[in-house]
Amino acid sequence: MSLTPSHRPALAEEVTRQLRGMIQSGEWPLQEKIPAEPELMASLGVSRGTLREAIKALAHSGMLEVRRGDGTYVRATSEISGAAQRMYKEHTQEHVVEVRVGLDTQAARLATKHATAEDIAAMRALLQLRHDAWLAADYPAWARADWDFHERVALASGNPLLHQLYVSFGGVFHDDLLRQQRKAGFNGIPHEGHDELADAIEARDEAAAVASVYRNLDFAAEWINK
Amino acid sequence: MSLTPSHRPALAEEVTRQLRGMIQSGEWPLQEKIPAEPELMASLGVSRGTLREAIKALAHSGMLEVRRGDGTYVRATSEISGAAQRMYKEHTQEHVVEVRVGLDTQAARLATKHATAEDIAAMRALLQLRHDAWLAADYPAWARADWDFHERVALASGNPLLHQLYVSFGGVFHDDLLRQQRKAGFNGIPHEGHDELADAIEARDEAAAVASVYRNLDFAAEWINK
DNA sequence: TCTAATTTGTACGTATGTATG
DNA sequence: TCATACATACGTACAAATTAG
Repeated sequence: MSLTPSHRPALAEEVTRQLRGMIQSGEWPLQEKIPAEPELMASLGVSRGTLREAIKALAHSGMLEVRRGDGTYVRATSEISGAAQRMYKEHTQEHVVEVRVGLDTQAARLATKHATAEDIAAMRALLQLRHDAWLAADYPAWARADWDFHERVALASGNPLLHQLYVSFGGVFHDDLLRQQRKAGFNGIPHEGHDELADAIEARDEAAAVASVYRNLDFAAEWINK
Repeated sequence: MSLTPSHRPALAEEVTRQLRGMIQSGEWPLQEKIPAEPELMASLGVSRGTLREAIKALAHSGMLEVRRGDGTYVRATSEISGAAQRMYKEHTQEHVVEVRVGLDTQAARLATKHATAEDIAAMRALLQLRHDAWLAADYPAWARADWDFHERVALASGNPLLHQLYVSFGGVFHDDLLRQQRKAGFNGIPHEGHDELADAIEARDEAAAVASVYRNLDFAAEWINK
């Protein structure tokens, strides 16, 4: 076992890279079926076993879903979302939200230090979208705008790792918001809470930003087990 | 394409689950070589293609490293730690610590609510270990006790996901603590700060616990870029 | 250089699930 | 309802490349 592996890239790994490129470049759009195995074998010039290993790797990471007897579909454009979805399944909603509170709080704190005027304008626009969607009873749009707002706060934190985590978790939290909305009596997290947070970030008030996050998510937590 | 997949679990996926179990249970220790393909084919009762697909999936997620002509080695005990190691390489220490502040804060908050007398006794014992190791100039033991303390707080939070994240990040943070210790003038994070946190948890004082975390990590952050 | 162990890549056959007419 | 086509799932067998000693 040498210390300098220098192992030339395995063929299956190279094929994985090519498939990932097809997805990320948009050549294979989301939710679409990719070409069948025989066709890919010919176009990539590899055997079936090699191709299947590459597909399995991407399927395990959540980018592809293989439906036996049907075909293989593009389910995500990034690999981290697979691990995020599995974590989400293996833990209770309550525990996942508790972790999110920690990240939300830190994103809010950092945003009070690093947010630009452009960041704040984008937040306000998303909150307006969120408000309009709720009034129009367009719940998918409401959930999307809600999450886009939180993701925008993470971006404004100036911490790319934090932002990457939010992007990765986006799918599961978006679905979760929709599920909560369907519960009887749920009237949406008050828009005042989100406005408070945007105000606090604009005012560079760290304590107010943190307090706002705690209030908003404590409200959300009440609905988890109902 | 139906909206309810309802596909029964694929065999390769089941094998992936079993391999993951071998690693997480510690049956295959970290950095060790796992049995060769023919042996696994016999013990798991599957063909080589199926086995290789499962191995490729775990290798792609970072838990296994396959070395051609040598063997396959365990590189991480969970998929999160594989992602964690990749994240650690791709981001600055400052940004990683900022994320850790968010998790530490939440762990401390939850610990004030859920910590048992046993938890608190364990924390005190680890702090004593940490103190003694520093006085004895045993820096590896000091770094281990320091991290064990934080991991114990996460365990006391009663949130298994949060604790899992700490275990996954353990390796990289432990190395990081040692690296900081070697810098000239570093005198260790004052033990008073950790005692404060333990006191706050025992007193169920959420605000004091959060404030203590902020003070401790602001101190640590000062040394990152030196 | 040689040998043994290991993973790698390929080819083919059969079974099984899914969609569609 | 049934039959057909298509796609993936799984297994076996063999040759090649790589590494450790």
